Amino acid sequence: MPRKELDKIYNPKDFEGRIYQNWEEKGYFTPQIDENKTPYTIVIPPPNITGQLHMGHAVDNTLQDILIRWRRMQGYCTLWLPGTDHASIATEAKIVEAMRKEGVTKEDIGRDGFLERAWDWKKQYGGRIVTQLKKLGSSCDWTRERFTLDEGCSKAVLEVFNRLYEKGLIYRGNRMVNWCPCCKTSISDAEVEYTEQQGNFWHLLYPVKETGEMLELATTRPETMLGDTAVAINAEDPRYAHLHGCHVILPLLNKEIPIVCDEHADMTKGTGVVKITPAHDPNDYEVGLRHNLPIVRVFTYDGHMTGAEEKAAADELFATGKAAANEPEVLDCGKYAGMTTMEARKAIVADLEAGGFLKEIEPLTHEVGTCYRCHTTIEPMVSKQWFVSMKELAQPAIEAVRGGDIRFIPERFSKNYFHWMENIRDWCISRQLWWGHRIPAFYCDDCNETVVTREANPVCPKCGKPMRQDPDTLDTWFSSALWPFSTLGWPDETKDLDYFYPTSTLVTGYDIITFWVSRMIFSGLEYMGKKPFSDIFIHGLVRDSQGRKMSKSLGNGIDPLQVIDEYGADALRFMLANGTSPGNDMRYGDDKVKAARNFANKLWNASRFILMNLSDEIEKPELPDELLMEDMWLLSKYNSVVKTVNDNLENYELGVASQNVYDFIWDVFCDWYIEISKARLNAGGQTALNAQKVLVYVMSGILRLLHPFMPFITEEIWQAIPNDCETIMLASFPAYDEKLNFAGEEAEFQRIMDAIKAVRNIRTEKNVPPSRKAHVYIETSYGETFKKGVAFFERLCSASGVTVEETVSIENAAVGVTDSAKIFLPLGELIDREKELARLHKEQESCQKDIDIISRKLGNADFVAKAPEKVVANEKAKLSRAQDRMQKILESIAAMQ
RNA sequence: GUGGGUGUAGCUCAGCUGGUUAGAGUACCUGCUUGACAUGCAGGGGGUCGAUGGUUCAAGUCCAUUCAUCCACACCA
Repeated sequence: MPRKELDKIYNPKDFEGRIYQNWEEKGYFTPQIDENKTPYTIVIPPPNITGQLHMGHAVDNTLQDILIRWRRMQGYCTLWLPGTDHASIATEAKIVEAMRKEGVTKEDIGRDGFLERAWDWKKQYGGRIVTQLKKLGSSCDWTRERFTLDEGCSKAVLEVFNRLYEKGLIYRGNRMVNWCPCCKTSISDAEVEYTEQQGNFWHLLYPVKETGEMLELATTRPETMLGDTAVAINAEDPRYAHLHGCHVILPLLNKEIPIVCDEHADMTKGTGVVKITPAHDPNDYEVGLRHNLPIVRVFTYDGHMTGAEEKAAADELFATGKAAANEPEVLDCGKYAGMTTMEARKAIVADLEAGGFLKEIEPLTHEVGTCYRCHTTIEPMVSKQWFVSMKELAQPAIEAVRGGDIRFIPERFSKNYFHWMENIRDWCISRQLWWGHRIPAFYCDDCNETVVTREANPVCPKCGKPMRQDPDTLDTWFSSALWPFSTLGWPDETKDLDYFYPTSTLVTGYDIITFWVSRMIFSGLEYMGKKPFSDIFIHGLVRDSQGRKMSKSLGNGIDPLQVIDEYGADALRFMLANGTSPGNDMRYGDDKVKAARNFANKLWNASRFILMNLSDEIEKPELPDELLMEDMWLLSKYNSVVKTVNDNLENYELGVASQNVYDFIWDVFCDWYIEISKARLNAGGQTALNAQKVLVYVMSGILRLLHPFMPFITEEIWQAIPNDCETIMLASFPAYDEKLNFAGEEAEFQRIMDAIKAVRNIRTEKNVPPSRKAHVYIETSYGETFKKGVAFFERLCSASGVTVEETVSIENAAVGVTDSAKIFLPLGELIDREKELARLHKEQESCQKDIDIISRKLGNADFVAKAPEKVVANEKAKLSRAQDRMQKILESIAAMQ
């Protein structure tokens, strides 16, 4: 098979695109279902079709790809199922914005026209993020790509809605919801973000009808006062005991409203008096229910004060008996009608002041709920919406995590999860949007009948008339919650579903646990009867180099595509995986990518070196029959790194695993083995051939170890060196092999390394340039070991020759001491007897310190008695080595005097 | 208010269930154009592991207290 040549310069742009295309064309990403294999499945957290690849996607998908590639190479039948999310609210907002620029509104073009535009938009931009994911190297099975609004997913949504409704777990009713006046839709509790804002406490005075006194109370939202239907005090409050059963006259409206006693009024806060606006405050709503207070709405759904028109519409409902439970009345706000809530606030405060009802204004900062999409302040509103009853669904979902059937990595995130699930409130799932799954509920305008059905055009079961479908759509997360099984074919019983479900690992950021993870868990358990995944691997955020969140408003976002363009996808991926720990945030730094690129370059050049010295006889990676000490040292080291890497990947310690590979490649393989192999390669013959075989064998292993992290460069090199598989993607991932365990040779070679380092030390200290060679005399009882390493000294520390003896006596030489040898470096005029002695004394001192520390430990009876044998034995071995060294130091000193 | 994270070399961060004299990258200093690589090689300086106390033969690692910083959830009339 003709091998590829490697360019002199590592230039990822030359091959990353080509390699990806080839992988995809060959179908390597698509698993062949095999009952004899174990499946390993990841479903992608579907990116929004509105999205562009950002660093958050880059980490998320890099981590998934590492896991998938590793498992695929291990022989699992792996499926990484990709897809995108329709992102109802975000997409609709973008399209509305684009239309606004053309001067068109939703109402102008109607529902069908709007949806047509939306699908066009999806067609145009929906594929963008997919292309970008490919640049990253994501080995997704694109033949199974899904979309949350495609036919299959829609079928799943329809099925789930019907089942829950039939079970009584979905209901419709007037409830307090979070209303976004900008998006003009309700949103769920999870979608509210709290931000700190400057505001005021307006201290108002309400006159008491019975006593004529003024009751002081404070509010942050004076414009809601028109909707007040009571004032609450605490029953225990002595200040107001005389007011039980009394009334206040609501200023401006001159309306009599009761004073009620309720636990919500906190005696310790402010004056202990609270105004109650059931239609526009969640707490007040509860108070209202407890005391059966009227609910009076004063805001329109687009952020204005209500007027005669709105009032008439509401009155009509009551008049025709169509008002549901808790249907709010509507106030005609008169002179305030039509104002925005902010305008009304100003006008109302002015009028209150004029009437003597305003006592004071106290500035304060407080947390205000905002919409997580558009950051508009949320207006709590009583509104008729669809809800999922959560308590019953949450219970098994809590159990699954508590019992360990599903686990969070790191484990601490389960606490967030429990907290959320245990305090969960019903989920508001209807959205006043058009882009999304339309709610399969139908109403009969004639007889007020409601039907939830799988049919598209039902007729009223009561009067046989055609029905009107609910205009609302479902929360985006409703379909995301079904993602792990809707994408595999559910509700149909498909082979994929049977084989790949439950999925193995979910990889996602901690910011999305409540939105998505928790909902997938209860959904999987409820509809599939099986958990959606076993492991939840949580990662942190990528921040900028100063530790700030990357955001559009700050303009500090780093575009992953630009990074890929400059340094290559491998460098970006490695940077994102290396030096991170699960669940923790990380900082992006250009220097980090550069370091990763340099590492790729190192590997590139090591491969070029091997190729330059490769004979045609070597057809595939295979060890020679005869191994030398240094070969065994390398293989033994390699074998242990294989084990650590696998262990760390198993534990989701991807950062540590990548570091393991990095260290081995750079330090062990390149800096030591390749250097020492040069002598043999130059010598030619059998020994050179054997060295080549070891180089190729270990290189082949290294590439496979690194492939999950750096898929492109490893494939490019794989195609250039002798290999045993048409693609590295499908080659076997290295596994620990007892036969490669050479502890003895590892220790032997370590002695030589120590000696070489000692020589290098002396030479640097004396500023001897490499061009000035010196003979190295080694006094050691490990003669055999050192004789095998003679050539290494010449290559690695500028030795002109090496003499190995049991005893050496050289005048005028620098002396270095290791555990196993004394090294003499006769450097003629550079040697100053006094300085040499001083250096030896310094070594003696530090060696003595070691001995003292260890002796103290071993002299401690408790230590010897209580510490594990292994630890004690280790200390003893250390002591004996230090003592050997000390003896050699003392001998050397004596010899000099 | 409740829960959680982080605090280790100038900077960015590793350090798993406690067990060598605490590591890496980067920055810094010194010296190297020996044909894989200057995106490199060799050598070096630099940390009382936020503070205090405790458990233990042994603490960066476990416990308590405390300081700093960040986050989540809740509340704020």
